[in-house]
Amino acid sequence: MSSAPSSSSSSMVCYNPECKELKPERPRKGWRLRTGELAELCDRCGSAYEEGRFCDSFHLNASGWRSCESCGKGVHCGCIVSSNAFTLLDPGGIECIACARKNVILSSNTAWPPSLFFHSTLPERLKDLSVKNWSQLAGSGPVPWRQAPSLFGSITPSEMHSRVPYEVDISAAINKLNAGERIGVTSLEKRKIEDFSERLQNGSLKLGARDALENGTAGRNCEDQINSCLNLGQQPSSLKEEPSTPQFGLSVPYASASETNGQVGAAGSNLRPTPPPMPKQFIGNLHSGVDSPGETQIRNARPRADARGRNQLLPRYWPRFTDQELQQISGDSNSVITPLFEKMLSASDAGRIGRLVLPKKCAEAYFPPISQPEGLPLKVQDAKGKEWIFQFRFWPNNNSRMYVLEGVTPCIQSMQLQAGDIVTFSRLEPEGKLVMGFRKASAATPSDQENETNRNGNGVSMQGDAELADPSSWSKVDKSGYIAKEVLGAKTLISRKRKSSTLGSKSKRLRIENEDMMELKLTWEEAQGLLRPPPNHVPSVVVIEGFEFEEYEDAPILGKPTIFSTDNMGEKIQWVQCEDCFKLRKLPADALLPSRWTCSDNSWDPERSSCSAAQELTAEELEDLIPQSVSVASKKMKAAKLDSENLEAMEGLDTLANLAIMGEGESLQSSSQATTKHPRHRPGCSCIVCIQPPSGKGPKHKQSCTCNVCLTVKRRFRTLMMRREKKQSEKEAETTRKKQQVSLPDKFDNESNLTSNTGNSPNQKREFHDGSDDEPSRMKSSTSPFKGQIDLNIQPEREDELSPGSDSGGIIKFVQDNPARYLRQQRLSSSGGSENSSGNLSQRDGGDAIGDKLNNGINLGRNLHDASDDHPSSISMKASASTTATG
DNA sequence: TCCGTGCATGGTT
DNA sequence: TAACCATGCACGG
Repeated sequence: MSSAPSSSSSSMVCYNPECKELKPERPRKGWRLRTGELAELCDRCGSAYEEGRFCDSFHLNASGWRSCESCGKGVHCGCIVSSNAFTLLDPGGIECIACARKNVILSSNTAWPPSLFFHSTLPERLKDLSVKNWSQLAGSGPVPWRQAPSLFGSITPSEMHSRVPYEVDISAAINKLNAGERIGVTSLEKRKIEDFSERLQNGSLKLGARDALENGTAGRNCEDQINSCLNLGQQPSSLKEEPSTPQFGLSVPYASASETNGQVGAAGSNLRPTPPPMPKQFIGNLHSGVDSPGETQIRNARPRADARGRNQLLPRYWPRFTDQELQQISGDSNSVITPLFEKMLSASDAGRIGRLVLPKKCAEAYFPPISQPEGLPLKVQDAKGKEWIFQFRFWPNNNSRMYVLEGVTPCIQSMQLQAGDIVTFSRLEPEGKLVMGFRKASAATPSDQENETNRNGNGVSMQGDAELADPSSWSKVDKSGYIAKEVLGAKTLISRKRKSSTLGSKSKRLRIENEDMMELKLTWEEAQGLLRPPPNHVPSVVVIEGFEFEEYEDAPILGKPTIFSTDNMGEKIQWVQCEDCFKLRKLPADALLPSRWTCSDNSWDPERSSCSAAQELTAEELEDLIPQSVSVASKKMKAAKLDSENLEAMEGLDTLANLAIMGEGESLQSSSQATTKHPRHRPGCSCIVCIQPPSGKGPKHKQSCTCNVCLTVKRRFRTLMMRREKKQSEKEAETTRKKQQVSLPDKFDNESNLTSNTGNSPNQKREFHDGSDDEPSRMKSSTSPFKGQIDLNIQPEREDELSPGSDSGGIIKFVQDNPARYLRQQRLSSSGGSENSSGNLSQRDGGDAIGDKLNNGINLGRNLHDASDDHPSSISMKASASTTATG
C-alpha cells in the first residue's frame, strides 16, 4: 500500500498498487481510506473488492494472513482492505465476520462482561459465552471497536466501510489528527452517505434486514430497529434496513429526529463530537432485565432497556465523548472504548449521601442485571485508572425501580465533581472494565448547547479536550476561577435548570452561580437596547402587547448605546459618549458604533475627534435630550430577523441573548416579570430573546472568540472574579469594623439606612435580588454593612450601575433617576474640567457613573471593576442595598 | 444528635 | 397519563 497514490480521487490510475490500470470514468469504489475517501479502483479490482476476494487476488503473498478459528477460512488481517472482515477473539486468534456474526446470534443476550462484577455472579456457562461474545462485539485488542457493529449485519467488504461517525476508531482518529487530516465530519458524512447511497443503488450493499429475521429480532424489535436505523443515523450502514431510504439520518449523525419527544430532532444539523451511544456491545450487555430471554438487542441504536421496546435512552443520557475523551480513557493501551451513557449530576448525586441515581434505562441497559434490591458491587475505574467499587442497586419505586450507585462520594470527591457536572460511563475493552469519566459543567452539556462552534471540524470539543487532558485543571481553581471560566457555559446550566429544576437549590455551587449571574444579567430589554438597525435599513415598527418593536429584515447591529435626537436643522442625529472623557459627541443617526467608542473614533467630526475638544452639547440641550432618550429607551425594544451572513452581529446577539436568557432564567421575580411581558410567546416573534434557540441550542461563541461581545463579557467576568475576592475581604473587614464600632451613635445608623433607602428607589429596576433567597446570610450581612459609619463614597444611584440588570439602559436610568446630577456632571465635563478637578469624591464618582452608564451595558464588568477598585466599600453597600431592596 | 438507609412524594417529561 | 427521577423524610442504629 505504500506505493498507493496519495489521493485516491486525484490519481488517474487504479488505487490498487498492484494494478496499473487506468481508472474508468466512473471508478469503482473500494475500501475506506484513512482520509475518509474511498479507494477508487478499476473495474477489475473493484469487482474483486466487492466480491470479497481482493486480498485473495492481490495480497496472497503478503504477510498477515490468519485463519478463522471457526471455519478456517483465511483472512488477511494485516490489511486495510480486510480490516473489518474479522474480529479478534479473547483467547487469541481471529474469527471471520461471518462466523462471528453467527456466534453473536446464537448467544446474543448474554454478554455482560463478568469482569465488571466485583464478584462475578454469572454462571460459568454464561460467562464463557459472554466473554467470547463480548470480545467479539467489542472488538478486542488492536481492532478498533468500530468493527463490532459490523457484526450486526451481513457483512460485505463494501458495507463494512460505510461507517458512521460515532464509530470512533481511536487510532485512526489520532492518526488523522496527527497528520492534520481533520476532515470535517459533515463532508465526511456526506461522502459516506453518497457512498452508501451509491452502493445501495448498485446493489453492492447488502442490508441487514435478513439478519434481523435470522437472529430472531424480527417482529417487535424490527420496528425499533428500523426506526432507529432510519432516524437516528447512528448506526453503521450495515445495520440499515431500509434500502429505499439511503439518507437514513446520517445527515444528522448525532441528533435523533426520532426521539419520541422530538427534542433532539430540533438539534438539526449540529454535530457532536462523538456520536450517540451506539453501544456496539449493545447486543451483549443489554441484560435481559424484564426482557424475555433469548431476545436480542441487535441493531438497536440505543438501548432498549425493557420489554416494552419503545423505550429508548433519553438523549440527555447519550454519551458525548470526544475522541480525546475516548483516548484519555483508553490511555496508551490498545483498549477500545464503548461510550455508554452520561449523566449530569444532580445535587443529590453530588451530595454527601453518596448515591448516584442512575437513569433507569441506562442502568438496565448497561449495568449487570440485578434482581435483588441489594444489587451488586460494581467495579468502576476512573479516568486515571483508579478503581472504585460501587454498590449498584435499586429500590422499588412506583411499581418500577430506581437504580442507584452507592458509595460514589469518594469517587466524586476525587474527581471534584459537583452538581451540574457530568459523569460519563463507558466500557473498556477487551478488559470489560466499566470506566467512569467526567466532564465539568463548562465543557459539558453539548446536549444542551448543541454547540458546534465549540468544536473543530472533527466535532471534537476543544474545551473538553483541555479538561480531559488535565482533569484537575478545573478543580484546581477556586470557585471564582471556575465560574469565570465557566461563564459562557453558564447559560447552559441555567437553561437546564429552568427546564427541569433538576439541579438542587441546595447546591452551594449553584448558589454561587446564581450570584454571579445576578451580576451578569442583562435583561432582554437591555440586550435589545443594544441593537441598531443595519445600515441603510429602516426598521418596521410593530406593536406587540403595548411595546414597540423595531423589526429588521437584516441582522441588527450591536452597538454602543446612544441617544437619538434631532438637530436644529431637523436632521436625525445621535449622541454618543466617549468612553475616555465622557463627553457627548454628535454623530449622524446612521453611524454604527463599536461597543467601545472614544473621541478618537469620531471620524464624522474631526474637530471633536479628541478628548480635549469641548463638548458640543450645552447643558440646556442636554436637558432637552434626556427626557427624550429616557422615553425612547424605556419603551423601545428591538426585534430582528437575523441574517445569518452577519456573523458578528449574530455572535453578539447570541451572547446577548444568552445573557438575557440567563437573566430571565434566574427566575428572579423581576426577571420573570420581564419574561411575562416579553412577547416571546408570540409565534414568529423575532426579537433577540425569541431568536435565541432555547436551552442553549444554536451557535455559540467559541472560547477563543474575540468579538466585541465576547471580549466584553470576558472582561466582565474577570471583574466579577476580582469583585468577589474583594467582597470576601471586605466582608471580613466589615465584620472586624462592626465589632469595633458597635458603640457608635444611632444617627449614623440612621444615616446609613437613609442612604440605603435612597438607593432603593422604587423606580429602579431590581434585578439583583434573586440570590437573596439563596443566601440569606449574605443578605443579612449586607443589610447595613456600614452601620455606624458614614461612607462618603456611597452613591445610592450607583447602585443601579452596579445592578447588572440595570446597566443597559445605563445612562438612561441614571439620568432618569438623577437628571440633575447627570447634568451637573456634563457641565463639568464640557467645561473641560477633569472629573477629579472638583476634588469631590462624590462628583468624581458620579462622573464615573456616567461613564459607566453610557457604556454599553455589557461593558459593565470593566466599569464595575474600575469602580470597585476605586471604592470598594461602596460596591458592597450597593450590592447590599440592592439585595435588601428586594429581599 | 447525627448519619445512613429505604421509601414516598411530587415535579417533569 | 404514565414513567422517570430528584429529593424529602421517616426511621433506626
